[in-house]
Parts: sequence; structure tokens; C-alpha cells
Amino acid sequence: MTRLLILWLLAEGPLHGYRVQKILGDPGLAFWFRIEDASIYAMLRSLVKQGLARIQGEERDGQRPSRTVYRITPAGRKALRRDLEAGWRGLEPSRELFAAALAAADELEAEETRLLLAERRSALGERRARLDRVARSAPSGLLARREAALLDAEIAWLAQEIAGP
Amino acid sequence: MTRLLILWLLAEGPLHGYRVQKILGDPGLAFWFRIEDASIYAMLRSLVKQGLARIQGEERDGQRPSRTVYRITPAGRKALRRDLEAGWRGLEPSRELFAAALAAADELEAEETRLLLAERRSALGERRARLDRVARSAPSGLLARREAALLDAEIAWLAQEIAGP
DNA sequence: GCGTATATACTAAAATTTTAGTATTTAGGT
DNA sequence: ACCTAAATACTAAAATTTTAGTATATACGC
Repeated sequence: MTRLLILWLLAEGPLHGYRVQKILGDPGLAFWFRIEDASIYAMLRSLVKQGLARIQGEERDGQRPSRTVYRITPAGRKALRRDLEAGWRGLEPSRELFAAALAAADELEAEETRLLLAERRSALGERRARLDRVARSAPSGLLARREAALLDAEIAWLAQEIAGP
Repeated sequence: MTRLLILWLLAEGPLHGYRVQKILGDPGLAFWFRIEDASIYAMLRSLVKQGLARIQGEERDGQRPSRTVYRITPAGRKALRRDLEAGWRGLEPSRELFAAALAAADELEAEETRLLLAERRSALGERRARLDRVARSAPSGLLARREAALLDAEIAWLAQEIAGP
């Protein structure tokens, strides 16, 4: 996933690690993805190693530390297409921590569970409101509309569970 | 997440790596989680290193290779509670590949996108049917009902997108 | 009763991600 | 003019996950 995102940004033009960080840190993208800065630098180095990108040169802005600028290669563009198709087709079980916590829900008392469900409902409500605020700057309308549908569905589900059987 | 799941299984009684593999491989759990076998053995070793589990001994079944049996420690039970609470509260942006592919959807033609949306709708339809089949053996009703709500919502969303604006 | 596939039970190495830094520069307040 | 906080631009080490094996045992067909 990290690779897909970075190749995607590189496809639009050469850039340096810090720029990737800033782009992914923008609320319009950070709502969906959280990628550590160290992962970005590691991935850029890995792309070069695999021949999917190359170092264009060093850039420097005033007296600041110099930046390494990367540029995508033709092989990188092909890899991007492959990753995109894999992404569209992928159905992999969600790796979310919450799903794991639900699986092990029998470790908690019914009372405790009900409280946590309510807590999550309000947290998701806040995330839903935040989505409305960032939807305008979302990287794609599809992504934002899907997230809205899924959040609404999960909030409705929580309400049902809290109401009881 | 791997740690939460393995601690959860260990909390029910001592077991060996291969048993964890079989339990997680059961359709009732594999629907939600895909954890490589090597990750299981690595995590068990890591749990011992952190004092969250200890090796109970070696077991052997006929002439088969002997198995290392692990048992949870009191510190492990505490870690499980912490992981559970973190899981319930976690709201981390989804790390699904599909979300990344959607973000970069502008790399594809509109025509291609429509086709991929339709392909995904039918794949999700199959997953939905499979859920009905495995729901009975789900590790928790909460997990299965949430998945049903989310799948239904995503399928409805896809239908809308395919129908057009 | 022989070959092949599948199940059992792992390990090693590579890739990736996370955690925790380093070191310089600029902006803002007092 | 000086101090501090935040921004800039990374790197190193540890933890985790993935990929690709190893090696023996049992089941199954022919």
C-alpha cells in the first residue's frame, strides 16, 4: 500500500521524501492513510533498489539540509499499474485492530462491552463530521463517498447493538 | 493485532504454534484475519522474550516432529487487556490496499474504473454469501454482524456508483 | 508396496514498518 | 539580542511481516 501511494505521487512528478511526507500529511489524505516518515524514506530507497525510481539529484533550499529528489522510471509506472489492479481486486480481510478486539470480545463483561460500543459510536460520529470537513480535499470522490457509506453503516450498526437485542 | 489474537487464544489454555495456525485457519476466523504461519512463530518467540508467555514444554504426537507448547503468564493477561482496550478505542485509518487504489483512481480511465467497480461488486457479493455460511462459526456475533453491515453498505454504494451520477 | 500429495512443525533471510533518535534552520515572542 | 518551539530532512536499530524454504510423517490411489 505504501508503495502504491508513493508511486502514485511520483507519477505526477519528481519529489523528495519530505514532500511525500507533507502530501500524505495533508488532512485530505491523512484521513485515510497513516504512513510513518521513516517508512517513506525506506520505501524510496527500496524503489531505487528495485529500479522503479531513480535519484534525480540533490536540491537545496537556502541553508536547509539538502534533499534527495526521486523520479519514477518506466518500470515504476508499470509497477504502479500492477499495484492499482491488485488494489482494485484485493478483498483481503481487514487488518484493523478493532476487528481483532471484536473477535476476542468474550474477554470482557457484557456491561463493559456496551460502554465501549457507545464510546466507539461517539468517536465514529466525530470522524464522520471530520470527513464532511475534509471531503472537499479528498484525493478522489470515490474514496470519500465509500468512507461515508461505511461510516454511516457502522454507526447505524452500533446504535442497533447498543439498543440491545 | 497479531499479538492480540495470539494472547487471546493463549488465554484459553496452553498451545503450540501449529495449533494457533489451525485455529486461525478455521473458516470462522480466516474470514476476518489472514496471518502467515511464520508470523505466528515469530510472535510466540517475541511473547516469551517480553515475558508475556513462557514455554511449557515439548509435546509429541506419535512420530511427528515435536511441538513447543506455550502458556500465557500473568503479565501476558495484563497485556491482553491493554491490547483489547486499545483495539476497542482504535480508529486508525484503514490500511486496506483498496482504499489506496481508490485514492489513486485518477490513474485509470473512467471506463476502466466502471468495470473494476462492477468486478468488485460481484466479488463482494460472493464474500457476503460466504459470510452467511461462516457466521455460525464466527468468533463473536458482534464481528459477524458488523461485517454484514459493512459489506451490505459497500455493495449498496458500489451499485450507486455504477449506476452513475 | 510404491510414488505422490498433503499434513505437520517449523526456520532463515529479506522486506517492511515502527520507535526513537540526530542535527540544522527559521519564526516568534520578550 | 536571546531563547524556545516548530519545521526541515533525514538515519539507525528493533520489531514485525513476508517469502521461501527444510524435513519428516501419514494417507491415498494404483
